[in-house]
Amino acid sequence: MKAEHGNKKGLWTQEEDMILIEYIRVHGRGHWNGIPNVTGLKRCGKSCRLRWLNYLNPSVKHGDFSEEEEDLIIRLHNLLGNRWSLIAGRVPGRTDNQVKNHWNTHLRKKYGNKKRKKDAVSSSKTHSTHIEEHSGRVLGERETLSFEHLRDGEMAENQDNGEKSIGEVDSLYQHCNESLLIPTDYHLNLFSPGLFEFLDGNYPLDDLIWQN
DNA sequence: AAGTTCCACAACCGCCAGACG
DNA sequence: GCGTCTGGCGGTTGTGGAACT
Repeated sequence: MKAEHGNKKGLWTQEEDMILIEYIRVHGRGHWNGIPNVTGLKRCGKSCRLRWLNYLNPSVKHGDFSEEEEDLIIRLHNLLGNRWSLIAGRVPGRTDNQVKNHWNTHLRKKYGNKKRKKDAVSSSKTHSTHIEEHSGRVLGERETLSFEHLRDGEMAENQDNGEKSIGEVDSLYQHCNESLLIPTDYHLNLFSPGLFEFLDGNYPLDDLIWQN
C-alpha cells in the first residue's frame, strides 16, 4: 500500500521499527517530521510519532487489560466522556489509542450507552465538555466564572448564556458521585481548581468532597 | 479444506491549538 | 495580525487472524 508523496502506509515492519527506535535512542523524541529525511523511512512524521507513542515506547504496557484498569476506565469515561488522552493519563502504561480501542471493542457493549455510532461521534466533544459546561453554569450563577478558567486559576467572563435548572445540577452531582464511587451523603466540589489535578493524579479525592 | 464473517487492534485522517517567524 | 509548522486528539478505517459455515 502506498500513500501519496511516496510515503508508505499500513502496518510497520520490524525493520522500520528498529530504524525508528534507533533514531529516538540517538536523537530523542520530537521533530517527528524530520525523521523520514534523517532515517530514510518512507513514513510521515505523524506516523512515526504514533508508532512510537502507541507501540514502541518502552513504557507502554502490552497485553490484556486487568479488571482494575477496566474499572478505572469505566469510571473515568462516565466522568469525562471520550477524552481518551485524559483517561489514558490515569491508566499507567496505557495509551489513549489502547484505551479507546478497548472501550470500543470490549467495554462499550457492556457499559456504554446504546446510542448509534453517529450520535456517539457527535456527542464525543459535547459529552466530554458536559461537566465543564454544567460547572460553568453553576459558577455563572454565583461568580461569572467559567470552568476552564477555574482550571487555570484565572478570572474570566462566563460566556455561557444558558441556564440550568436545579434538578439538572443535582443530577450532575449524582452522576459524578456514581462515577467516582463517592457516598451519596458527600458532595464533589466541582468548583475546586484541584478537580483536574485530581484527574491527573496529583490531588487527593478527599480534598474535593465534603459531607452534608 | 476453502470460503466467509466477525473481531481486535494498529494505523490513518481530519481537525484543532499553540509556538514561532 | 497572519501564515506556517508541529504536535496532539478523537473518530474512522484497514488488516490480519480466529471462528464459523
